[in-house]
Amino acid sequence: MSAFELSSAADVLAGRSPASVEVRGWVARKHTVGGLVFVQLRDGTGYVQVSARKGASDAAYEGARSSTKESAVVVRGEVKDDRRAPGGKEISAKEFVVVSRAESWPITKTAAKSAGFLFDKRRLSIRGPKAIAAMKIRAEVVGATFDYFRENGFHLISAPSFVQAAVEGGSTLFSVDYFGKQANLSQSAQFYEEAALPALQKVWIFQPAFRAEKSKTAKHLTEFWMIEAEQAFAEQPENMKLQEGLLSKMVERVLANRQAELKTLGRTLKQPPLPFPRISYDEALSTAGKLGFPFEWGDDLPTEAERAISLTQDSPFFVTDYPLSARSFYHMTYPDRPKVTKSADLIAPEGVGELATGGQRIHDYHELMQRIQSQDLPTESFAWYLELRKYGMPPHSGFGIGVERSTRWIAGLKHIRSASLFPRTLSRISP
RNA sequence: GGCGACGUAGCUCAGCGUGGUAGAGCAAUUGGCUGUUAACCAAUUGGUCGUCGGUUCGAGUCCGACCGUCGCCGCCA
Repeated sequence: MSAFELSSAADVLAGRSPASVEVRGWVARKHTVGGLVFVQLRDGTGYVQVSARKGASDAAYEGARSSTKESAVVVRGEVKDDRRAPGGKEISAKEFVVVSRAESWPITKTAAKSAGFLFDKRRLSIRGPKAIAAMKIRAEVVGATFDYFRENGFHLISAPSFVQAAVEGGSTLFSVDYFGKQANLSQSAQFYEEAALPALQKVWIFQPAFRAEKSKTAKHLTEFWMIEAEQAFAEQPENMKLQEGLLSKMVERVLANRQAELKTLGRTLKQPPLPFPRISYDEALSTAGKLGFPFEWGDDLPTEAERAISLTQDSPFFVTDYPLSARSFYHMTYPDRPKVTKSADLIAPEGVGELATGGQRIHDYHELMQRIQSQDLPTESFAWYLELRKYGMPPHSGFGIGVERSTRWIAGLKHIRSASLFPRTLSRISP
C-alpha cells in the first residue's frame, strides 16, 4: 500500500495531488445511503467529496458514519475520478479519523434564511460558503491594495487609534477614558498622513476607523477598515487618478484570482474602463432634478438622487466639486469659486453608493486658520494640524476608501456586514 | 435622531379578525436504504407564545408600557 501524502481539497479536485492522499478539514455536509457515507470535506482551499464504503474499509466507514456536521477530521484514501462526485473527483477513504467531534450544528438550512440569527451565530456561520467567498474576496482586495501602493511608490505608515481631535464631525466620535482624560477613537488617519508627507511625500495607511454615527443602513459599520492615501505636490485631478487606479486594480485581481468565489455569490463583475466618468456636483444636481429627485444646491447628494444617478452608470464614477457646505473644513476651494471645493466622491454603480471620498487640502496657514475660525471650530483642537502649515506644506491631496464598502460592491453583497468577519453595527457588538 | 414593520419549538413560520391552556416544515435523535448533491422514507423528542402590567371567569389572541430585532431615511467610508 502506498504512503498517504498530505494534500488539499483544491489540489485533489485540480488533479495536482498524488493518488494516495491525506486531507485534513471539516465535515461540511454528510449523507448516508445504506452502507455508503458521503462527506463533503472543507479545508481552507475548498471542498472535496469523501466516500466511505462498508465492506471496502469498515474502519473508514465507521469513522465517517460517526462524524457529525462540522467535526474536524483527517481522511486518508485514494483519489478517484467519478462523474457522480461534485467536481468529478472524490477521495475513497481508507481511514477516516474524527479528530474533534462537533455537537449538533445550529446553522440549519432554514436558519440560513435568517440574517439576524446568522449574525448572532457569526463565529459559526462564517464557515458557510458565501461567508468564505466574501472573506476570500476581501483578502484579495486588501492584497491588491498593498501591491498597488508599493508599485506606485507609496510608503505604508501607521497612526494612533487614540486621538483627541475630530477629523469628521465631533458628534460621531466614540469617547474612551484615557487615564482620567477623555480620548476618542480615530475616525480617520488623514491628519497623521498629512504630518508624514514632508518626511515621505507619498503615504498610505490601512487601519480601522471608528464612527459613532447612528446609521442603520446597509452601508454603515461603526468600526471599519479604511484605506487612506495622501500625496504631496499632487492636486485633485492626480488624486482621482490614484483612486480609480486602486479600485481598478482591486477588480482586476478579484477577476483574476477569485472567479469561483464570485460564482458562489452569484456576482457578475466586469472590469470598469479607465478613466471613470467625472460628473460635477452641478451636473448631478441637474440630472437628479430631471430624474425626479431634486435637492438644494449646497446640500450633500441625497441617497435617492445618488442612487438614481448611479443607475445611469455602468462603472464607478466620480462626483466632483462639492459645495463647501457639504464638506469638512480642511477642503480647498477654487480661487474663483469660494463656495466650491476641489473634492470628489467615488460612487459605485448599481445603487451601492459612496466608496471613497477625497480632495485637496488647504496648505496655507492663514487660509486654514480663517476657515477654522469662520466655522466656529475650536482652534486649540487643531493646533498641531494648523502648525504643519508653518513648516513647508506644499499643495497636497488624498482620499479614504472603505475596505468593506469596496468589498461589498465587488462581491455584490447586499449588506456591508457580510464584508466583515465580525461586523460592528449600531445594534451589534457581539460576537 | 425620524418613519415603518416584526418578536410563538434550536431555525423558518401558521394560529390572533370572532379570547376557551398551541400546530406545520426544517434541524436533532433512532431505525431503514451501497451513489448522495437542500438526499429520501418512518418513528421519537422538542414551547413560562419577548418582558411587565391591565381588561376578563379565562389572554398566544384585546389594551398599555418597556426591551429587542429588521428595513428605509438623515449622517458617512
